[in-house]
Amino acid sequence: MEAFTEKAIKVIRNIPPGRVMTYGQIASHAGSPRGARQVARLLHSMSAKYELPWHRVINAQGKISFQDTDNRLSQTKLLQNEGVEVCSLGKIDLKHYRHDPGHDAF
DNA sequence: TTCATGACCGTAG
DNA sequence: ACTACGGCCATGA
Repeated sequence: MEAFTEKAIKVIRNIPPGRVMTYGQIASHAGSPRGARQVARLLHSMSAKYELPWHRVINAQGKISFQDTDNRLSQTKLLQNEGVEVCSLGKIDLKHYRHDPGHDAF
């Protein structure tokens, strides 16, 4: 496993409830600004094995990346449960809910 | 090692 | 606003 992957996992686990991060953000903080896809990949792989807050990770457009209706609804539900306002289309206000590790929002 | 793939991102029409 | 294309890089066969 690459160091990048481990860092990405740490960053993801560091996301506080009620906040979200984009793949690109996580990748950037993990050391690879262009490694957004690897973040997605590790989430897909690790979420089932580790306890990662995968639902707090969304794409740069502030929307849920899932294509499967089931998982999409699950993520929406979880986020709403944490106090994040999610539109019917899976739209989220990044300006309001984006978590910045350096800013220490928690 | 090489090839193909992916819960992405940014730019262009 | 939405669709299409190319680039990115770790992972698995």
